[in-house]
Amino acid sequence: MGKDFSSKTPIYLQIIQHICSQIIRGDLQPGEKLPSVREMALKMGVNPNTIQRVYMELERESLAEARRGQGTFVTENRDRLQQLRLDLKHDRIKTFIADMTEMGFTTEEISLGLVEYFAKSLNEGDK
Amino acid sequence: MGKDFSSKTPIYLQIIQHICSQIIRGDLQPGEKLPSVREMALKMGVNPNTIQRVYMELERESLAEARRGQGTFVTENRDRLQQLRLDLKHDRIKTFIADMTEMGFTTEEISLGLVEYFAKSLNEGDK
Amino acid sequence: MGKDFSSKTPIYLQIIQHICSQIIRGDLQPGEKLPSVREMALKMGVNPNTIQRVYMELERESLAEARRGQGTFVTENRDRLQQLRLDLKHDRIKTFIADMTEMGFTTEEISLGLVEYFAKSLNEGDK
Amino acid sequence: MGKDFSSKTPIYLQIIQHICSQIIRGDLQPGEKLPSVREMALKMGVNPNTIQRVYMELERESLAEARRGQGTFVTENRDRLQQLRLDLKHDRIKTFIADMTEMGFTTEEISLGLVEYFAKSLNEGDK
DNA sequence: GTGGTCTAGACCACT
DNA sequence: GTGGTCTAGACCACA
Repeated sequence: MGKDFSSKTPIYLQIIQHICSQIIRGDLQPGEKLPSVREMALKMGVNPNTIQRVYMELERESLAEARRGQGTFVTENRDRLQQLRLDLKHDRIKTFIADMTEMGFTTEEISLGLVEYFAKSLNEGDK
Repeated sequence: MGKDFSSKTPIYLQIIQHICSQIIRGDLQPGEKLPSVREMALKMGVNPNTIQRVYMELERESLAEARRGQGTFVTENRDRLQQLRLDLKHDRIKTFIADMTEMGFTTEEISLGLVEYFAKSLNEGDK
Repeated sequence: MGKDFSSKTPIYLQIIQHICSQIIRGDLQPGEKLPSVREMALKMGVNPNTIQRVYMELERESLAEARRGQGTFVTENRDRLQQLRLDLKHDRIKTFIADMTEMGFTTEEISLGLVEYFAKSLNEGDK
Repeated sequence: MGKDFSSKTPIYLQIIQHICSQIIRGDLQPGEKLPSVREMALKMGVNPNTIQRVYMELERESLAEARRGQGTFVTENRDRLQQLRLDLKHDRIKTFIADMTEMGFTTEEISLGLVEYFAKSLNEGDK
């Protein structure tokens, strides 16, 4: 079967991705406090240092800000969050299309493949 | 032709990906001989060890076979190649959709985004 | 007036720095009463504990003295204040030059850089 | 004496600063290989992780680039290095002047202080 | 209690 | 051998 050479994504990136999703979905509101480093580490079953790094990266991306002795908070800059949403959307689409066309799939083939997939998940949703 | 790898994915995976694309597109025909390890290494501006690993993986996936003293050849098993094509297509689509929905994008939003992207690339193609 | 601290230096140090400047400039006269801890905390939009620490440090440096039940006052020892002024001046200059030369800037380059900077600020002042 | 509240700079920042100085001075040439993480850690008497972080930050600043299995190298982008030089110069000068004027020192006083300091170091150099 | 830095030591993937 | 990630545990400064 097509077990196609999956490269393992580092945990800290996975967690970042996870938090980003929560932010994008609105599960995490602007200005909301994130769990403390230790708390989150416990929750994710991971070492506090790993979370520390996650929060560091989020801050570097202006998605969160750390306040000394108080905690880490989702940025209140809604523009930045909106931008994140669009950036991620475009980025994923672009990579996807680039990947597919580089592999020689035509636009029609891609579209059909997507429709097919949607149909399949709908059927499964019917169960 | 020199190297042009920039992303974080390991070089050997990028090269595998590249060769797979060529096979899928038919640029590399079933049974066709791949360049020798050294030749390919030179062409890609990369260490021969890296190519060695690439060919090893391709063989492990039954996409190529090494013939002692003759070189490495694309498999002549056309079924395997056809299967590769479909596997990769399904896999990419599945991952893509999973990613997008996990980030909270609706089906509509995804479809619109794709159309938008296609439109944009068409415009750029007009230049 | 709200808070306006952004750099990485601890807030309490920034506030100390700020008060020192006021003392040096004469905005705060020898013997003048400083705002109460709570008052100052409110004014700076900061936790009272932080101000507490600020006043403590100022007292440790003999720049202020707390009088039980009355408040905290700028020291009346004018020699100490004069000394503070000179100390800070020398210290900043020394650090600045040490920094610059360690980075390999020549004396000429430093001087030119300063002149250039003065010129620029003058121009901006003209607006 | 004027022991003015020096806040301890983290080791990793000190090392970054140190390497930047070497780059600016030309002690480290563009494209030159930096010592391996472990080597540097030994040399600086520091934990490898700390150096790891240093190199990570340098890479993020486009001042160095890590090549898998080969080592970490000073960027070959000379423009970036020139920019670093200017950035640091301006930054230090700006901070210095801002600091001094905020403390109420006049332009004359600053200039005189600098001249005085240069004179003093010259005398010491004569010894 | 909270974030930030640092150490010691391990394991892995890549070249 | 090289960079990169992760763990475990410690200490500190800040609020």
